Amino acid sequence: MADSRRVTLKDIAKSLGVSVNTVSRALTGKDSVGEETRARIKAEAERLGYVPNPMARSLVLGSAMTIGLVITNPSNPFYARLISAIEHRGRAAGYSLMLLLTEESPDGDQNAAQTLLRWNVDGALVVPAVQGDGEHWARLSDAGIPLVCLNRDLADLELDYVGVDYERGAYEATRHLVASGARTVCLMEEDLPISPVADRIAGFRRALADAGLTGERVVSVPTRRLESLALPWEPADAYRLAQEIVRGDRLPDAIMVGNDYFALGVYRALTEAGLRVGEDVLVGGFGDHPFAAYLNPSLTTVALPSADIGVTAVDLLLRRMKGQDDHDRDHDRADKRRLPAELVVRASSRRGVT
Amino acid sequence: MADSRRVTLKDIAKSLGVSVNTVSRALTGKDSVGEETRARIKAEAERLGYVPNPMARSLVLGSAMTIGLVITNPSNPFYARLISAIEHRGRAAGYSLMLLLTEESPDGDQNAAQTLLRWNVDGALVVPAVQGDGEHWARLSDAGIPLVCLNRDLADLELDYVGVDYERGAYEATRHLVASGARTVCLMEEDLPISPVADRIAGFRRALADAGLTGERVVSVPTRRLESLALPWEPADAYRLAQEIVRGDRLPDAIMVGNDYFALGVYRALTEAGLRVGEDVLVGGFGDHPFAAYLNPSLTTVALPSADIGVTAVDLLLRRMKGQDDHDRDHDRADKRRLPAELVVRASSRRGVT
DNA sequence: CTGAAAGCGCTAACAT
DNA sequence: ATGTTAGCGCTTTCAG
Repeated sequence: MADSRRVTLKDIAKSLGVSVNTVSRALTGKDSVGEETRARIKAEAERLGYVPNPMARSLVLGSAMTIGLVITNPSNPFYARLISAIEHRGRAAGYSLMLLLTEESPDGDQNAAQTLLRWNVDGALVVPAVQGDGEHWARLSDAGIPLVCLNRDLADLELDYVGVDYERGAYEATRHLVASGARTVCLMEEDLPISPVADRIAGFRRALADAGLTGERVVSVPTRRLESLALPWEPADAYRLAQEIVRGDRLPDAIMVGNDYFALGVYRALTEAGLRVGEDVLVGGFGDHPFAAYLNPSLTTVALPSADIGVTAVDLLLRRMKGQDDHDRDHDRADKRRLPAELVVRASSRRGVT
Repeated sequence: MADSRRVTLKDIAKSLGVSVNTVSRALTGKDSVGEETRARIKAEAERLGYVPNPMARSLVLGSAMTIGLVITNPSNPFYARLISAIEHRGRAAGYSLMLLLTEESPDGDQNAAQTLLRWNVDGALVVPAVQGDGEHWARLSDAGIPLVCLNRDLADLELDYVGVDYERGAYEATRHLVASGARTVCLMEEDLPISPVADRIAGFRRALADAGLTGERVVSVPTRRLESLALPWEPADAYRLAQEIVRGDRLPDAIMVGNDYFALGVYRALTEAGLRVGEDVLVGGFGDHPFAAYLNPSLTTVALPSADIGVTAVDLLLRRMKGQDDHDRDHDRADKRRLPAELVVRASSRRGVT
């Protein structure tokens, strides 16, 4: 209802008997316009309820003041917080956010890249999907759209990256478990070829090596992320695998998991077997999800700087976007940053430390 | 690097010696164009790597094939899943998603409405922020942008709504607790004037009334959502309040909470007081968050149909958007739908039922 | 300081 | 079946 045609510059111009572009200049704050005229124009714009049309604007300016955000799946609290931080920071800088979800599918990934290109976004933040080589991201970047990878690094692609220092996080968590008395430590990681998993495994191994411990064990949890988005974070498989570990012949002193959700499965498997978490078997997680502190016993875990990552990534992207115009000092190498994660020690690993 | 100017219709036209318009028709699948010409044009478009410019397109067509999604905070797993479902369904229908986060602030809410208006989105799905009367949403709707409210109903605004039948969910959960032997039941709800909370309280009261029980108790958990987005879902306050309940003189037989996170706080308070969850005090939650099934004891809770809500809301919105053009049968009343929630009975409420 | 004209990329009339 | 013209709403020359 109501005449839903939007108010345009022309309407204001006509109503005031001035030219369209005087109105434009008045409203965009250009100087070359009389004080009094400007006041009249602003008043009329207000009265008519004028809102600028970004499409038209972007068509001529070439920039839509939009950044793309490509995420695999927001149900991971880590990504959810990332989204918050990014949206907030982006909006503060005047940018709107176009959200694309890939659900870990290579098609989704490709589509997202395509969509971002169509919309000619000013820049994009992307968590690359697991499959494929991410070459389309490189192409998008080459097409002149600044890109920053989030959380997952595409190491051989010379793309900016902001993520977590998972290697160090895993190293310290593992060292802590060892310091708490664990001699045999098992790591459960999702079976996904992405840098965070690889980095955590590396950190885990380094810690054990440093401690002179052999017989490390890495257990792969089959990922279900590729199947369904309904159940993206199921502790079920971790539970099953933990049961196998418990039933096996060499019960580890400690179990480290790549993800707090897995810890839930591990807790249950241990408890059902009559083992006490934090006593018989130590447990360490990753993510510091909201429930971690409230489990019984509370879960020792590595907190990820999600908000920092979001802010850092946006700022880096904005810098790249600006550097795009300044036709200088732009061709420096890819900027890869790993923000520190923080070990949060709780009851699930306290044996021996008091 | 590379000549980053985008390929346009004009480029193809020039390169082939035909008119811009023929190219447009060939590419958009209009019939009036020779088979052979079309083939040549398509090939050339492919070769040049042409991607259409939605800005230009939308400027003339009036539609940007974009829908807005306004959410208060994606860190709530319920909203995260909603986002997934909506993005998926929207993309399937060819729409891009513009994401706006309001963080429960009235300014954010207002800004979001403004931004959606500027972008002239084809429609919007919104979780209205708690404060304010939501009148700007009504205005946006009147301005000709179809709107569907998500999860929170603005009852007096004649806006479409898709949410959960919280009343019934709370009713059944409470009835279940009573059937499990609880005579005194306490409800902990977030202190927020939104329809889901009001509905759950109503359902809770009805169940107790039906059972002829008096002495119901509703405890308000002060919300922290308005303060910080860093800690949107803290069980801390629920924990504190549960402690007070435990220390009080009349320990309830059962505690019902409006949100699984609160249950975490309740679990801890009870456990620390030496009370057994599911034996001494029954506990029921809302949301069926991924951890619910893995708590010890596993949490009885009400599962919310998040994916259904997303799909239903998008479909409803698409219908409204279509009805927008057909200048008929559009002025029917607001469509308000409450999808059924499902009680999931687990160990935290099993006493007496075997 | 202001207006007139041109054009961003695309599509929808009207020609032909 | 194709080309020409016009225009979406806005900004940027270039005149006056």
